[in-house]
Amino acid sequence: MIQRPRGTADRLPDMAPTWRLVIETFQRECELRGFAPISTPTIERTELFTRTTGDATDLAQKEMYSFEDRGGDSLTLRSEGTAPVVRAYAQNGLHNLPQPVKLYYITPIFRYDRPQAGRYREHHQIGAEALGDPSPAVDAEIIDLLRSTYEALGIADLRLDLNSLGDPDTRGTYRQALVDYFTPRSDRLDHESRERLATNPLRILDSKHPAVAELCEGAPRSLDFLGTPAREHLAELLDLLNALEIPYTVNHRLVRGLDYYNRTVFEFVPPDAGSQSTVGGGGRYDYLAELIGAGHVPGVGFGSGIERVLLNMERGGSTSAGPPATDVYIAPLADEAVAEAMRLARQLRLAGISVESGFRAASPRSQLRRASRARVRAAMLIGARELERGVVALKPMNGAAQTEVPLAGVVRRVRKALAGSA
RNA sequence: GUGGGCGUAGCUCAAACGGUUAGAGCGUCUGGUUGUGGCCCAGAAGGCUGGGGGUUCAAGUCCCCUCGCUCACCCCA
Repeated sequence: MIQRPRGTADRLPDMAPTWRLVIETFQRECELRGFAPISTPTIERTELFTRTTGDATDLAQKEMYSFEDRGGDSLTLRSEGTAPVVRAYAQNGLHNLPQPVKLYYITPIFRYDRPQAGRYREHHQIGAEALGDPSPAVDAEIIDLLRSTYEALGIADLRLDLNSLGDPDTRGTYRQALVDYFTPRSDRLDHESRERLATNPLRILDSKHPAVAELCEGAPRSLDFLGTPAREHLAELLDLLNALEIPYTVNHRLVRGLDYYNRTVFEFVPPDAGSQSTVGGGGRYDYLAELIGAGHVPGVGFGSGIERVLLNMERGGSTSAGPPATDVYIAPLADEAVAEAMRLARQLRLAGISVESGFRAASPRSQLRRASRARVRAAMLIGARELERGVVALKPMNGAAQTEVPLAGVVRRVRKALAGSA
């Protein structure tokens, strides 16, 4: 049998309530802050991702779903949330709106990787970006938005890690300082880290290899290399977080996997950090727009994996349950009643009453069993006897007495019965 | 990309040493004499034992390959 592609998932109806809770909670938090929804294409030109995420990153090197379309263009399934939003901002002239432009999205993300707990080839992210304003207050707003969303979902125990990577003009010296530190000690680096020494020395810092991790404790810290503007930016941000009473930890080893970040980077991680620990993270990317040929557009944002949010909600036992009940199950008892049943269903639905159709004639016993299983609030039975007399049998499922209802007054009587059974 | 564990019904699991027709619970459908649900009882449907190859008189069981799931590395959300 043909099966779903590796690393993808079917989302069945029983998880819809929790999924919906996450999305609606996020939407509410966004709209409380004037963030507006945006959606961008599932496919983008491959260069959008390669030029922004960085050549040396794993994402660009081996995790993209890229293909050539029939016209010969190289396209890539969205591998990351931020670059497409920045592209859309530039392409649609959103710099003409009041700045910052505050946007949010809920979208699938595709990365070719080996599936694992909390890791999929298609996963979903909630994300937000604020474009066009370099103020540290915008960083704080973004962090507050994500933190508030988690809190509203009952996962307030995440740790906020924070760091500053400085600006491009100081990145080079910091990078060199790391090279100078690690090169004489490269015998203590693992194979991966040794390769990174040449390609992307910053990434050595978040290695989980025990010996490397120990070595990193003594490594130069990016905070010590910040230029004055970046240092002031960070100081203001920390003041704001303190004023908002948002606890944080400065983590000198936090660097993030995407190259476009500058200054602020942050991550939310669970207390008992497993391997797929990061629930959400982001940072500032003031130079990303220029990488795709747009003008200078400062920006800050985050992405958070919905599947990982769900994992953490389960951890705290805060997933909700119960599919919503339909109002009425309408049950034909004879073949001749099927048409009338469907006609009545339509009439009730026009009045805003939800109705599940029984479709096939069956015995009252079977029909009522199905009505029970469907967890409806009332069953409506139509058999030969009812057809003949122009009535239907209305039976509330809470044990109240069954009544006979003339077709003419069906909507009113059903409403009344539902009100009584609520 | 690397390494470990695991694949039997829709789900959770059985099936000594390889040995008749692969079972159970839950779920689904139907029935329990007149047209009435939940509990209970009965019956039915549902399996190429993930797929392919091999060993054997005989394979769910042993071997190889492959696909998938899973855990860790890696990476990230």
